[in-house]
Amino acid sequence: MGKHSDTLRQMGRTATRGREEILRILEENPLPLSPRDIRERFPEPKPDSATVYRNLALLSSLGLVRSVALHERCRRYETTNGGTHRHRVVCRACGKIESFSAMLCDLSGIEADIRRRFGFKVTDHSLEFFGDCPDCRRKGGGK
Amino acid sequence: MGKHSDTLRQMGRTATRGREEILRILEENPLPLSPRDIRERFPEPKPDSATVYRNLALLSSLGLVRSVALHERCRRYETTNGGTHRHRVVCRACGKIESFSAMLCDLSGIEADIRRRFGFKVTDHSLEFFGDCPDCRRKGGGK
DNA sequence: CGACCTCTTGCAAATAATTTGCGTTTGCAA
DNA sequence: TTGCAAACGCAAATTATTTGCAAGAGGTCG
Repeated sequence: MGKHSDTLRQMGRTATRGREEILRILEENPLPLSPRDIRERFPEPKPDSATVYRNLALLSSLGLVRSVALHERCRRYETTNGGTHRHRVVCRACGKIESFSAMLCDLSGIEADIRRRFGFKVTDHSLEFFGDCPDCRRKGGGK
Repeated sequence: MGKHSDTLRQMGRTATRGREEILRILEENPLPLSPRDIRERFPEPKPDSATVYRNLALLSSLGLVRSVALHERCRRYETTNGGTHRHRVVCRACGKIESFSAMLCDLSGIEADIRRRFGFKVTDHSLEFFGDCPDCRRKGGGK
């Protein structure tokens, strides 16, 4: 009967253990997780991974979670947490990910331009940064 | 002996048909292509897909191509074309992709902030927009 | 509370993307 | 041209993701 069950029921969906756990796990994690990561963090008994995928697809279509693309082999997911919007910095060398909230990203000008030029109504965007983290820069001899 | 062979040799790598074709194919295409798309566009005889993957990895490590993450099941690639930097708009409904060059994206402020807060030296970023294209908006009844 | 119907799940198998081992071929420098 | 390291093709192994189906859980109504 947690807040997640309520949210799900209000959206006309069945509240199940799997869905609640996914939302809880993603909320507790500052970094986006892969389906595999999510399953690993489930308390026993762990659900089948097909279930994790199906639930991620559902939660995603409800707008409760979203996928984050970090140019890896697999997708990662994070909660939308009511619209708070985050970005990442990924280290090219070691893969470390930092996450920060996007107070600064004002892309409304670009979005308006896209509307004008292509007729696309932009509803969301994805912005990730890649570079070298302090540790790798020190070791790697980079400046 | 094309310009691509030269580029590759100057970087100390063997110039092979596979690599030259990939660069040519990507240059001719305004939209980022998946490894499969790339292979399909090869003139006969088509290379094995393992070769395509290996070459994309190599070209990518040389900075001649880069991967673009559009939240799909597979990666896509584009040429870096000497630093020109592009962004996309992807339609949530039909998957149509528009590409535009990034005259407007000034993220240097954010990048400086990242440097200050996390110590990451940002070398690149990835910015994609998602929304509804004109056709889908018309059909879908959205406004 | 129990019947009942629907939506979910587990399981197994099918797809699909990507990677790897290995013997053969090719690019290219001497 | 010759020789060798770097690429390639091919086949098989991994890994990610999806799907079909029968059994099980969630929610509603009497």
